[in-house]
Amino acid sequence: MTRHDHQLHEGESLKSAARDRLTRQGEQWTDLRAAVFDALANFDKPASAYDVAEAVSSAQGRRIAANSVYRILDLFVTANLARRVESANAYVANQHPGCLHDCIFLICDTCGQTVHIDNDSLSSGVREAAKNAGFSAPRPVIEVRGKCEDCRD
Amino acid sequence: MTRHDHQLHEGESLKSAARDRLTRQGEQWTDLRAAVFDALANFDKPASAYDVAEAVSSAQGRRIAANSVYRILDLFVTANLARRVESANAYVANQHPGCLHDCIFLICDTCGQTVHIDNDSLSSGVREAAKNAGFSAPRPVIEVRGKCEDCRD
DNA sequence: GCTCTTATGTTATATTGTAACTCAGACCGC
DNA sequence: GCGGTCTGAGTTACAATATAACATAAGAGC
Repeated sequence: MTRHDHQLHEGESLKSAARDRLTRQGEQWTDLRAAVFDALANFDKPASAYDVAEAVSSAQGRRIAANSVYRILDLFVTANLARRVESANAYVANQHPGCLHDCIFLICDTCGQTVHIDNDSLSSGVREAAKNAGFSAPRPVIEVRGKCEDCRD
Repeated sequence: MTRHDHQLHEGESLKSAARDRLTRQGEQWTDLRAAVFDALANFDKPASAYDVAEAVSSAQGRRIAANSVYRILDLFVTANLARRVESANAYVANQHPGCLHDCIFLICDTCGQTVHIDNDSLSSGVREAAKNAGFSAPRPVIEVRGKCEDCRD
């Protein structure tokens, strides 16, 4: 696994890094977007758009439709503030927005806990293989389903 | 990309290889299962369970519920007769049942066409990385979204 | 044939994801 | 200020994907 020499944010620090990143792209950091990011970052495992909608609704004391959450999550994924975990139909906050990594998710089939690793040699190998097959602008999706240490017998 | 020295089946040959494989595992090769496998193998791109249900329904001249199709597709995936493409919520027939490969799907975001490659060194690298992170019994999901040769500008 | 098990049918419902249209506020030019 | 335009968000409706619970049918083994 590749070392990480960049900043790994959390809490307020992560939030402001996310805000910076988004505004730097010419997008607005609205109350709702902040609330969605907050909610997402506070989950300790990948959350579905509906989970996020529920969390935001209760944090805001009013009903936020899944619809709005989807729009914002899509924006976040595009802006690299969040990632979609394809094999779980769920989203996670990116712990280091502003840093472009292909990342690898390890998802526990039992408890749903997900850890995220970066391994540039693996992901570039996958990109390379796609390129050799004639694929351009590839977005690697590398996820591994298994059992985490805690859920092993 | 790794060479393939094993049999690559198609048409009737594929069908009988699938039947062999399934029966060898003590499962029955029923009419409906054969019809589902046929339908799946005849799609030229990943098909959703509902697509398959529709194809089977029209082939059989009676309504087959998605439900039944899901059950059979799950069985096929377990038995290695088919694969699930996670990032597309879809399934493809395995062209060489009986041969256990982690495989890599390249999915064109424009036309949906999917090609499947095997690269044991990449996939075992991914397995290895998961193992190092404490994950056991890992099932790698390696998919790449991009644009195929035909859909490139 | 009878029984036990497995496969399928049926219905209902949960979960995930989009579409279409409206409304509100910010910003801009006049 | 006034009217136009743009972006974000609200609202409603619906489409697509997936599972659950229970009833019935079909096969395998005796």
